[in-house]
Amino acid sequence: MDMLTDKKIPVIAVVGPTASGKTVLAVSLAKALDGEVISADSMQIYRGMDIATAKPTVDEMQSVRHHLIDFLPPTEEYSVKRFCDDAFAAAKDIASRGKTVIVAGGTGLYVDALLGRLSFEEEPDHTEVRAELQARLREEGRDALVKELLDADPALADEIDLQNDRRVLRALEIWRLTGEKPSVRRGRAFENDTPFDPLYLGLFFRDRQLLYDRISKRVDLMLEAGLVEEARAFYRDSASSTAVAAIGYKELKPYFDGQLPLADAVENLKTATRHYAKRQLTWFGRNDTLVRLYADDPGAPPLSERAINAAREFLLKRRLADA
RNA sequence: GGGAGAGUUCCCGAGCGGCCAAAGGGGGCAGACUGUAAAUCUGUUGUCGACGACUUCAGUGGUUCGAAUCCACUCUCUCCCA
Repeated sequence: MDMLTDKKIPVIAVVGPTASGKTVLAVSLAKALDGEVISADSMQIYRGMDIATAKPTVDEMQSVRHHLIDFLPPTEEYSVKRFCDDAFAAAKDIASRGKTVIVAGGTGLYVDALLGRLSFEEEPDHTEVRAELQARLREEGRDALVKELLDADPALADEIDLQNDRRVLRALEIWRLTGEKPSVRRGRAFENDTPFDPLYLGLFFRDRQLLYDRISKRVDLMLEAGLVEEARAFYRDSASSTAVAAIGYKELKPYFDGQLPLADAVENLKTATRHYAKRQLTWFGRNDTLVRLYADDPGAPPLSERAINAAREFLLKRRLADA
């Protein structure tokens, strides 16, 4: 990367659990800092999946330019690697026009991979090998794959969760695809020097229940907005393995199949969303460079004010350092 | 009014004399996370001064060395006949 010699691009990253108010905050920041938003969300990328993924409103999209939303049909697969490429291009474009880059989204892996934690080397297309391995997993069970994997690369036993089908599968996939030991290849993935200089702003809640209440309320609003119809339409067409994972459709499926009353399906949807939020909390919580902004700090100035101040200070420092 | 059955830990649900603080699932809580990540996986979940002790299986009282498990009565619920 020839960017190494250049100045790093400052990035304001807005992260946090689902329903915490990232979208609104990102728009406020963009307005205040003359910025544009890159969405780091593995589901908002898909066209037609609007209500379930809580995309920014038309107003929000019009007042501030958003990138990486609504640009793929649900039939298409997506991945961290693709996100990093797409987001990198968008960020360069934004910065080249003198605007502030704001990355906002709940897909922790995407955000972190983009802003510096991971790098991705070229590798052959995995679709065939993956399908083959998935079939073997079904037929022979995980133990067979684990054995093959450890025969090829014993060092991996300490590195990946051998109880996790996907991790085992992917490691074996790397081995088959590249002929290189997964442990060796993994080791290089952190030797990454990104062209970004991020300020992480994390949305948190002192009272977990408050977040959960917001989730419940938001799901109710989604229902009012026509989530059931959107889900029906989603199932009328085929979708990629990445798009079908979206929370909001699969929980309604048993209702469509006549196996569950709608009210129960909705409860399951809320529960799934809470679980997701908890995983995000865990993910972002371990980032020790992150500035925690509590949405429910009594007596504190409005969230947007605190965020804007922190971002301004950060950007000013970078400018002074560069000058 | 008569008959059949059921009440188990936050919820569902197994247990049917000792190996039961009680399977399993859900939920809660905590955690992991290297090309599927809104996915996937792990741990934990009665109380305590915790390699032991204490209180739990609707209630009360029994039988027994010993009960969530057996008996009696009481309460609640479901179903069937009236």
